Amino acid sequence: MSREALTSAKTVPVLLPLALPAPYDYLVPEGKELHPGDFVVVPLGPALRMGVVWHESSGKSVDPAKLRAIESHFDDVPPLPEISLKFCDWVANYTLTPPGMVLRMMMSASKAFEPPAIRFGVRAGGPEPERMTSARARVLEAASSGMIFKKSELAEMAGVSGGVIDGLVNTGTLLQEVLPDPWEASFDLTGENVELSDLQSGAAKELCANTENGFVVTLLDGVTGSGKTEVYFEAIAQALKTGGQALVLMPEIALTGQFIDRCERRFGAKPAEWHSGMTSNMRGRVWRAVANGQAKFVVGARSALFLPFPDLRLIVVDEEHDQGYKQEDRVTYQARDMAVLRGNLGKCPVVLSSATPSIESIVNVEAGRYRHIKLESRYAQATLPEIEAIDMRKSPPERGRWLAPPLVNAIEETLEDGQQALLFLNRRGYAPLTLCRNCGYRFECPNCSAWLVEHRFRRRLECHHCGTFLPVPDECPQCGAEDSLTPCGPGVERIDEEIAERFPEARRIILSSDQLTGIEELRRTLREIEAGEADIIIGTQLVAKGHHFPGLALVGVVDGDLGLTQADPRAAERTFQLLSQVTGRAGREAIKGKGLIQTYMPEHPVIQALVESDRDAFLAREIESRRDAEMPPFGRLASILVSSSLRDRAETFARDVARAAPPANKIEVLGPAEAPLAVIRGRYRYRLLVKAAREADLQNYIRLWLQNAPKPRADLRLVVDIDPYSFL
DNA sequence: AGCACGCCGACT
DNA sequence: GTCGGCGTGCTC
Repeated sequence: MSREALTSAKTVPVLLPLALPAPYDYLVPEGKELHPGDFVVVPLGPALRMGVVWHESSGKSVDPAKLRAIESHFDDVPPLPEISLKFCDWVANYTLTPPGMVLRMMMSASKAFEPPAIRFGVRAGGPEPERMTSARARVLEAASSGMIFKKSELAEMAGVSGGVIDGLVNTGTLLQEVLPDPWEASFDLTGENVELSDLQSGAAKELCANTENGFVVTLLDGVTGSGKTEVYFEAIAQALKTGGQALVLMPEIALTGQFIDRCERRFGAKPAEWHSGMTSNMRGRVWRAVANGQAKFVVGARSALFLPFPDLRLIVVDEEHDQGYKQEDRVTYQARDMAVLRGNLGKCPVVLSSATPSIESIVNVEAGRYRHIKLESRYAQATLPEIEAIDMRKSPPERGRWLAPPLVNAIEETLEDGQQALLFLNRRGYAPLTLCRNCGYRFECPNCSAWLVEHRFRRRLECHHCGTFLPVPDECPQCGAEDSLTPCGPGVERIDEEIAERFPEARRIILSSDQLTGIEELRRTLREIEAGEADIIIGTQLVAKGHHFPGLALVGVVDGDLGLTQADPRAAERTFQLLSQVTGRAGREAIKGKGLIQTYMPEHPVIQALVESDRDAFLAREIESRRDAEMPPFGRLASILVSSSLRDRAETFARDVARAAPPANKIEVLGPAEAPLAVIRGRYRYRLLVKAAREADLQNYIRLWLQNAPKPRADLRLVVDIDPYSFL
């Protein structure tokens, strides 16, 4: 191409899903029309890569000699909507990550860019097989509705193996047909089979009012069982009626299963599901269906927020206070906050739902930024559990035991009444520490500054931070003494052991991520519990969240103080939320529930608030102390974590970075200090904390600072976390 | 995020 | 003499 042609040729910015600071410019081939959002393939160095035509260029001019031409255009994939482009830029700016990394999240469904595979299902319709067996009869019975089923689904419904289905396909009895995707079914939006209490329908009316045209955030606040879900279902119905899309975010993928069933009962069809546990094929299909507007209703984990919705008209953030919304790896973001931002950009209403709202959301209500809808009473006269603290100083457990007599008695009574009890301990494994009685040796992780946790179930000592493990040894590795190793403190497995000794007749289930291989098994276990196939459930925080256990009458918190001892600005808030949630599991559907919390500090404000069911007093107190300390949401925080395989190198670099911090009004830099978990995976960690006034431009300050600070090279790493939630 | 370039240690 | 380890820098 001549020089003139080059300078006059048209270029467009293209953002690539890489850690580049800005989009690159590419030449548009003669006669080609490209628009922002179009997916294109461009040459980059030696390779071809997919990128997106961006809506604004980097502003920096490049040497025209460097320009290369766009290779091709994916015209069978819907372009990324304008709002997604803006959202990408906004999130990148807010979180101080390269925009390409945010784009990468938005494109994280590589199968969406390949032609979708056709999926086949089976339908009854052919002639009966010559040889009829009982298994075959069950299949035909299960398939009698004439609907198209997934082979595996039909096999499970009929209780047969896949082979039986294939056999019936061979005989021509079952016909193979293209399997429709869930979003091809239509939703029942008439609301005919919906029954709401007066309180609920009032709340639903209020929620749906003034949301037709625009951005408004509503905190939907009501105790467990007050029927928040039914209320926001009405807002979803409204959004779907207008032909738009609706998104419900859940803090954890384990929760989506039960929730999707519930959606199906309400709307007569399943929403599309989105989370990291799905197959890449399914992710591709959902991504496409969202992009072309076919999927109207999506339920997903935090990453669903980055799907390319062309017409999103409602976002619901369920359990908005949950820590699961904070992503800590790669791009660090708070999905609840980004949902509010997405709502603002897309001019659509956002509903934050919780029984124990975050301090942030409550403060936003008080400041008039969010609307507040409070559902006061429990649906259908179900009563809130009565909560008591067990003072472990006054009624301690026997030696070598962890459950205090009042809790043991309560469990006994519950079992006698034929009801379920739940014991909650947020600690996996058997014992958090193993030591030698003879020489005092403690088993520590060789790569992390943490103890090894004994997992008796798997017969090994494990590090919960890096995953290393070793078999439980017979003798002390330091002094060689035999039978001297002693487990210290309880984990859920040890509580299970105690329960087995005390109540040998009771059927027990441990609910902890160690016992489960995947979300399918978790869902099955939850269904077993629901069906009353267990008397005592012993669980980690998996049990605290959103599961409906209809037969549960007693919740015992084994260690109520566990979360309170951490040096974390949100420790009190978090503990209050977790313990309210888990005790709130007790007593639904006409069973009077009871919560017992074992504690060494029954006078602590968090425990007091729980016992007196006085959430508002706790919130008021907590908000006041945050205000005094200028902690979030009254001030802003950012954390800068420096790490290296060498302690001195990490420390020196952290100091050098700190020294480069420019002075600024209303922004101070604290540290560096050694992180509470000083070593993880063999890397030494130092933390700087940036504390800013609410009105200060925290991101810009850090951007300028790091531009002029020494750069992390060799094995040094520097990670910025805006609005951090973890301080380990 | 890839990938090539380049500079230092142990092999044929 | 070269093979290959990883630290550094570039990609429109």
